Amino acid sequence: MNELPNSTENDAKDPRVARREKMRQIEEQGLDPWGSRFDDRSLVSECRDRQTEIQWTREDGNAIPLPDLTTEGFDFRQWKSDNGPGEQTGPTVRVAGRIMLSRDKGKLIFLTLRDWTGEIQIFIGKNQVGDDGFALAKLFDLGDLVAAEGRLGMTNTGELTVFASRLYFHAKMLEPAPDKHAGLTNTDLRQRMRYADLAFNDGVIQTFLDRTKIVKSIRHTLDQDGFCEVEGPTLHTVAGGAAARPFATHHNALDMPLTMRIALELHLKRLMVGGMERVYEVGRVYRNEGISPRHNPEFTMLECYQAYGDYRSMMDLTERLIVDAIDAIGGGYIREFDGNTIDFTPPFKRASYADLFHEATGVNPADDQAVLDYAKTLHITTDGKHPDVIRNEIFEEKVEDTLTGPIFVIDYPASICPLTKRKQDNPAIAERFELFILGMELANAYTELNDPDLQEKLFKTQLEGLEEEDSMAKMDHDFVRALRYAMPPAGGLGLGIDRLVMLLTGKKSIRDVILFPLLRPEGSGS
RNA sequence: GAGGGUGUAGCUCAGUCGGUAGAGCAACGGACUUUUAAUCCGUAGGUCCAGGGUUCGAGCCCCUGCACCCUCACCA
Repeated sequence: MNELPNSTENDAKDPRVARREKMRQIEEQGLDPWGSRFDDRSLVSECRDRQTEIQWTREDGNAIPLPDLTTEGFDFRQWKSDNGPGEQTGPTVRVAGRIMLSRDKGKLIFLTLRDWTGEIQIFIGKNQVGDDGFALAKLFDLGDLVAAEGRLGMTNTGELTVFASRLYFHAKMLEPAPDKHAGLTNTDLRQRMRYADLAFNDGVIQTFLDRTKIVKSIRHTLDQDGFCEVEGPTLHTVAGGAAARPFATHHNALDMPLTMRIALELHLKRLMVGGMERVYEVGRVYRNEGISPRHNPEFTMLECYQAYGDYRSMMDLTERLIVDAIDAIGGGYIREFDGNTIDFTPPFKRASYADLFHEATGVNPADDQAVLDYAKTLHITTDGKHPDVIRNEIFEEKVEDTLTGPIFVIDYPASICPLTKRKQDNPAIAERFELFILGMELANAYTELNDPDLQEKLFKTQLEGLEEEDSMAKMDHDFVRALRYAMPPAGGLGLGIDRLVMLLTGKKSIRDVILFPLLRPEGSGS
């Protein structure tokens, strides 16, 4: 009977094969399918800014502005005949980008072209670009990088359009395009192939550009305040400054075990001893802990230290950092996150740890026995634990999740804060705050402990009920020696950049604000 | 680490009671010079995540493994 489809026929219908075949045909036309330098380029955003320059120039030489073509029921063709023969005149632009959509009408093709500032329509008419240009346009596929030169104008339906007079080819996409409407929704593929996620999914690139703006704004705010940015080491011999398990690594030539840093704190404080009175670092830290929508093994922290300040100075600074960051990306101080409304209008609320504890539990946090009894009702194991540890477990369970915020929780039990200065009139309380938003701990700051003898003692005293690796109090002899060279009284702040970006961009997963989150290797299943 | 969910065409997803594998988009051929996820006619495209089992027969049921997602734990 009929011939079964042979393999070459099947190949011709494989999108990958078809794309390579078109690449070959582009070469046959004497063009390089991998493009070259493209000068005097207009960004899409610049084209949008220039649409006011489009006019209707009549044959008598008079130019009149275009009406609002988007008005419902407006007939542009009728308007043209009413206003006398003429033509649209607009600036000539050269736009380059990726083909997102294509509407082929035979001798007329509409492209939707995207660059990193937005999308714009390209009108390609056979008579306008010539036979060669049109033959090239017929070899375009979704996802290809192309460029067009032409006049900016409006179509009959009022869409801003580049009416191409010349086409360029910049790079062939050899892989099949994702669904042109849904994009790439498979979360695994989106993270694994972030390039495709950025290129084809709406808003992804904007989120990461916003992230950049937020980080820039934070640097700007601190720089304006006289802080100086530094870079501490990421390879530590002792991973201190936070309660977390580190990654272990090894230096071959020195045959020396090393750990990746879990915090920036101890080196920045060394710099304050040295006289760098306001320092900060925006840097990656690495914690060998579980992975969740709010946890990635490597994440970005801001830590900054201000000599002669205290935790109250840090509260004001924190507020300013966040408010400035919001201003940088726009959208106002009232923001939505996962169905919740957060009001970032300063000043943020402030409440003491003890008051919040009492409010939520009805228990006086200073009454150790009452706290112990209450812990038992929550089935928290209490054996061998320091009362402050128990208190804090209750706080985490009963209070933290309820903190919509933004709210500064201030004045923590001292024994869970081994790097913090105690209140002068009450050594059981540490001068520390944490900023909570929707139950998330966004920032952590304190009046820095600068008493070397007390610091050494706190390093030595492991909290009962805590494994050493769970404790912030890991002995760092050199750090204690540094304090003996005298560190000024100071305020210090740590702020989780990824979580701030999540809150400000409305992303529920930290993996949506980290370009390349940690993944298992591809194909590890087979 | 524990529990739950998902895995089917390049992409997004259906698939009934266990009985020959489906759609839209993308691709390929054709029509169309102001379209808007263009439309219309036609064609092709499958290791149903992997391995094992039950069955006359498995995309579907059972077991094991892998990956991702969600919740919890650890943590920020």
